[in-house]
Amino acid sequence: MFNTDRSEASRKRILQTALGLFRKQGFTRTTMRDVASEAGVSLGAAYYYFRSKEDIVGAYYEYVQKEHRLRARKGFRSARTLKQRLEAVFFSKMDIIGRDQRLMSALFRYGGDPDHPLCWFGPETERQRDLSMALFDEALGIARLSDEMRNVIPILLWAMHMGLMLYLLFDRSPEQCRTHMLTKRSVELSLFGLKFLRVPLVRVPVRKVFAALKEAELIPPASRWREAIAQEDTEPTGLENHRKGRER
Amino acid sequence: MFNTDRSEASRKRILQTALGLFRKQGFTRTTMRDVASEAGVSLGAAYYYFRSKEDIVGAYYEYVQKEHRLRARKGFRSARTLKQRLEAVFFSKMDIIGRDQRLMSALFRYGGDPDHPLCWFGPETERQRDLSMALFDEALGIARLSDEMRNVIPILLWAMHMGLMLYLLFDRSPEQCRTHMLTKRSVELSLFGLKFLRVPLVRVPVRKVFAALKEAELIPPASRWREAIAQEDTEPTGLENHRKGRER
DNA sequence: GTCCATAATTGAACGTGTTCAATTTTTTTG
DNA sequence: CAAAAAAATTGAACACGTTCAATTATGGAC
Repeated sequence: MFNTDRSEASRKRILQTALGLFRKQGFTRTTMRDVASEAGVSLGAAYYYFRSKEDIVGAYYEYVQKEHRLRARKGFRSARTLKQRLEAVFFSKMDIIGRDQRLMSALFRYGGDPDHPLCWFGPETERQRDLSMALFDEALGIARLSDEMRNVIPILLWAMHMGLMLYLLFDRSPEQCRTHMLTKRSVELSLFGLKFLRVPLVRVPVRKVFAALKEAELIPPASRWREAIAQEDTEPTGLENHRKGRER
Repeated sequence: MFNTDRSEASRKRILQTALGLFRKQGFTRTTMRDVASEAGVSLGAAYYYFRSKEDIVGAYYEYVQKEHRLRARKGFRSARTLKQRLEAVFFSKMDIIGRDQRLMSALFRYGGDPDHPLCWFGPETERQRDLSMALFDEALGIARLSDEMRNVIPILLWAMHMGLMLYLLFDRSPEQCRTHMLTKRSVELSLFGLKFLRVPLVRVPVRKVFAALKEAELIPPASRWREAIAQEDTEPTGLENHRKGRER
């Protein structure tokens, strides 16, 4: 299955056609029949390559994640300061999804439904989350932080980036300049916060917050996301979510 | 329209039947045909009273909001400390929605879609948000706060409560004890935070955060939510979102 | 080349949310 | 009360996501 080049070409063609239509006229207004006919295949063919309409958006997000890793690391290489590293990781993401608000909002649709495969916090998206969190860990680079902080702050940065994506979704300003501004401020405040952590008086409540987050199991183990990205860096994978699983 | 008692009874019956089914078998698995037949009306009748399937969940959330106002205020009356007031406003909400995870997840579905009527941050849900924020302002009661803080902290508490609701959505622990614990911690930390605000060293970064939030227009004007709840307290309203509007 | 297994493709059919013209019931008017 | 207007109700029809049994193409074995 998915052996031949022709097959791979079909999949790509359907994917690109779909993403183009989603971008142009939105996720809801685009029908699978539209996608199939514009891609020059039958309706059934689209469902041969993608489990569902949303699965196409899932494939898009996989691309986003991979692209983010590439661009952020490129930024890391030329960055000389922590600020530049943080800017690299935040702005590269915004650059990738900047013009795809309608696509992202399709992704955010079923986020709150624990039973849905594309759920933000569900098991099926765990790997994507891990890879993303690991990238924020890389952004911190060689910053001097205690182990305790080191295992939590990447999660907080990741959460912040989720918030910024949500903000972007609603940002109708030209060139998403509002989101750009808020991202800039967020980086500044993050740096300030990191310095602030050194003040003994501040560490007390911060530890309490961390403890509460851990008690709530909101902080995944660092080992997990470190392994995830290590694995991703060795084997290229690429075609994971293909096989058709029947459940729900 | 919606003049008679019979009409009102039909609406109630359809609503209650639907909510019962949603709770029992989930939002997706319940069809409008199920709802109509179990309520003893035709499919079309259901759509006479509710614009859409989700609109039923919207009606549920209206009830939640009203009930929250009632219960929180009842709690405020017997509360002697700020801590008790905060506990009242947080726990009363959790009590109301505690057993309705599946209903809430339906509500969270289209939250991230700016074009959707039930969008969390869309214009059509603005009033609900305002009423909710105003309730968190009431919870602060006579706490000694500068005007600046007074206009922002209710929003932060509201945001925190949104986060707790999201956490609840995924909480599969018995009696939602995890959410209960996290809520308790959140109240404790909020109180700590409020005291912490008095430390001059702390006010500096807090002001910066507030400034960034305001710049991003994430802080709605206090006048608006104060007016919203004042209006709600004088006229009982009750039947606002009935008429069928055609757009999208 | 022929044959076979498997990949790829098709389109009809189904379930469900939603719409709407038509019909029945209720309320208002004279 | 009768007639007209408004409200309430109906179910057929439509659109779209999805499934699936059937069909066609492809690539390898001989």
